[in-house]
Amino acid sequence: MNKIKELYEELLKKHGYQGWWPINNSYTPKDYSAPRDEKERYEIILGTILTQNTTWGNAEKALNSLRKNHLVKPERILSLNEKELAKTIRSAGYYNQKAKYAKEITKLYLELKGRIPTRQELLRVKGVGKETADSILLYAYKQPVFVIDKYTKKFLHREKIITGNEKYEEIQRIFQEKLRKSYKKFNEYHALIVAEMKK
DNA sequence: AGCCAGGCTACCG
DNA sequence: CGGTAGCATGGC
Repeated sequence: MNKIKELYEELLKKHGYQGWWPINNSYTPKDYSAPRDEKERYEIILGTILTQNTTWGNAEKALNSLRKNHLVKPERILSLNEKELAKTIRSAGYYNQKAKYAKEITKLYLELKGRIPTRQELLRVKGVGKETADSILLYAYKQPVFVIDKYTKKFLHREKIITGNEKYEEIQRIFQEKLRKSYKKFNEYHALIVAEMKK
């Protein structure tokens, strides 16, 4: 028996399809086409920075503020002065750090010229740790990488699958070995865990 | 009034 | 290597 698969079915039955990643304030359950273009891809990347240790609601306000000022474009983010950028994303919290981080990841994004980044390249960017790197790979580039966050650890601990001392990659391996390597599945599963643990 | 959110860096022992 | 202070807004 595969407990990981069973739990997925259980969560899906309980919460339904979640429709991550939200684009333009809307979730699209059972539709994994986002990002449809580079504009949406870049919006997701900014979103992964903005939502660090913050509720999506707060990150979304910051994203709306960027959108209102027509700043969801790499060139605009880079040319904007850091203080102004920080002010614009204020509601996401940690706005000074996140303004720096947004510029850093934007530089890499432009250097890529459309190419998919490696995990190592992402991790070299200041402000991008393991979870953010994997979120970018999964949600912005549709790569079959399982994202491990606080909720995931709590969830696995609750289900007695981990003790709590396992390291990030160790936990990641549990999912990646027991599930078909599918970005849609990894996308949905992670979103379902968040839905389950949020309350 | 506190606690916690879809973390990461820097620095400590 | 592991552990922790600092970063900050907003909802409950």
